Amino acid sequence: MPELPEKASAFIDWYLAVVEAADLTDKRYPVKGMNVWTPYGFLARRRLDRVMEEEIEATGSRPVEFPALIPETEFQKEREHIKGFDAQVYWVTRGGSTPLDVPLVLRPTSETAMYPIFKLWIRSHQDLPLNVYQIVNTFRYETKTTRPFIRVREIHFFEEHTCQRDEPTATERVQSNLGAFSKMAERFGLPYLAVRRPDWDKFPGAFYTVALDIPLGSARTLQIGSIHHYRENFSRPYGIQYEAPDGSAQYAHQTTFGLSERLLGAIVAVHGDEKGVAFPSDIAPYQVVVVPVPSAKGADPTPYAREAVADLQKAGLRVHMDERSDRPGAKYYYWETRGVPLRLDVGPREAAARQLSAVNRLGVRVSLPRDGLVESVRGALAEYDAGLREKAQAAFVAAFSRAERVEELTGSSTVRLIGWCGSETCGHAIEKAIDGALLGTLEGPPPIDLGAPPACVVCSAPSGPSWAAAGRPL
RNA sequence: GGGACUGUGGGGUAGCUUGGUCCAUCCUUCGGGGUUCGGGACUCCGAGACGCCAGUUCAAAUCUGGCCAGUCCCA
Repeated sequence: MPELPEKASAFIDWYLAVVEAADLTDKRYPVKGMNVWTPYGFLARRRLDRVMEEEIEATGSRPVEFPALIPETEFQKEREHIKGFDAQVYWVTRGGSTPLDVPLVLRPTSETAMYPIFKLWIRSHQDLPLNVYQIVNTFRYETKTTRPFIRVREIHFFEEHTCQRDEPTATERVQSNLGAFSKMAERFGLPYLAVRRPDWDKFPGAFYTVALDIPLGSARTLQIGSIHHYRENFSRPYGIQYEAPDGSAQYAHQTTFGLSERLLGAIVAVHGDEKGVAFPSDIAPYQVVVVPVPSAKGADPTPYAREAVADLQKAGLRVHMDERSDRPGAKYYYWETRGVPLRLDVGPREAAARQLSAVNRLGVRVSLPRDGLVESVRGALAEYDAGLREKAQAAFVAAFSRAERVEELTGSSTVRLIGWCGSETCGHAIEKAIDGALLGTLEGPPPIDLGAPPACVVCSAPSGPSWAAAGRPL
C-alpha cells in the first residue's frame, strides 16, 4: 500500500487518496460527478441516514417521498428559484422517441415537486405545522470539478420541508433544526459553524439562509448543510394557504433543512489522518474488527475469538472478524485505513488469559477481560468517540482567528472572525481580500472567546451584534 | 461560459518529442501452491493495459479530428 499524501500540505490529494484507499466509493463510473457506492461506503452512508432520520423524527418530522421528475410548468413558478437553478438542471425531454409536451426537470431539490401537493394537503390551521422530510437522490449539473461526496452531480440528499403558521413559528422551526443538527453533529463528532449567509449568497428564493460550515484548515471551509426560512416566497406562487382560526386566509411560512453525503466527506476530512479514515463509532460500518493471531506454537485462537464475536454481535454491536490468510500486521493497516474504531487482537496469549487486546483507531491500547466483554467494548468505544471529538474540537478552535483590518485577510491561513457593518460593498471588499467568501454572521457564540464584535474591518462603521466569518469555501 | 493540459493492467507509472526496437517497463494489486503469522512476510507459478470512434501511413501507445472522462487557470 503506497503512502498517503500529506494531509496538511496536499489536502485534496490526501482526501482523494483516502477515499480510494478506504474503499468508500468507486469513482470510475463513466459519468462525471456520479460515483458508485461500494458496500463499505454504503454501510457508512446508511449509518449517516439513520442518524439524520432519528434526530429529525425526534423533532416531529415524518418521512415522505416525492417523485424525481418535475413538470417544467411547476418548476417555473418561483422566479428567483429558477434563476438560481436553471443552469444546473437536467431535463427529460422525450418519452421513448416522442418529445414530451411538457418537459420534465430531474429534481435539483424538491421545493417545486412538493409545494403543489402541499397546497392540496393544507387547508386549515389544524393542518399545521406540516413537517416532512425525505432522503432521496437529486441531480445538479455541476460544471466545476467534481469530488467524491463533496461535489457531485447525483446528490444523496436529506431535505426537510415545513409549513408553519407565521414568521415567528417558522423562525422557531429554524431553531429546532439547529438543535437537531447539533445532536447529529455530536454523533458525527463534527464541530461546526452556523452562519447566516449574506443576502447575495442565500438560497435562491429564500428570505434568509443559515449555513452549516466546517473549517478544513488553511482558511478553507466546507458547507455541509443549510437551513432556510422562505417566509411566503414559495407559498404565494404555489398557493399554500390555510384558513386561520379567525376565518381569514393566510399564506404558510415555510422552512427547509438540507444535508447530504458531504457529511461523509466532512467526517473523512476532519477525523482522517496519515493512516486513513477514522469513523466515529455511530457511523462506522464495523465498530469492532477482530483479528485472530494464529501461531504454530500455541493453540489456534480462532474458536475463542469467534465466541467473543458472537457475544458482541448478540449485543447489537457491528463486529467483523477478519479471517483472511494475510498476516496480522497487514490486517492492522487495512482496517486502520478504513477507519474502524476498535480492533481486538486475539492470539494464544489472550485465549490462555481469557482476555482480548484492544487498540482503538487513535492508537490507545488496553487489555479487556473476556468476562463482561460487551460492556468493556462499549466503554472503549465511548472513550474513543470522546477522544475523536476532543481532537476535532482542538483542530476546530485552531482553524479560526480574529482580524482587525481587511488587509489581514489576504493570504490568511485561518478562517477569520471579523466585524462587518452588513453592507454589500464592504462584504465584497472582504471577499476580495480573502480571495474567498464572506461566510456570513454567526448564529450563536463564536468558536473562540472574543467578546463583542468590533467595527467593520472595511469601513469602521459599527458592526451588527454578531461576528462575521470569512474563509475560502472548497 | 472562455482557455490550457492529460488519458497505458484493479491502483500508480516508463515509453510519446523524432511512428517501426513494444505480442509495452517497473512498483503495487489479484489468483494458486508451500513455509509463515503479536505492525505492511518470503518463495515458486500464474493473471492483468495503450479511453472510444474515425482518419493519415507499408506501419500508430506515439501523428490528426470528433466524442467521453479527468485536471488546472480565468469569468
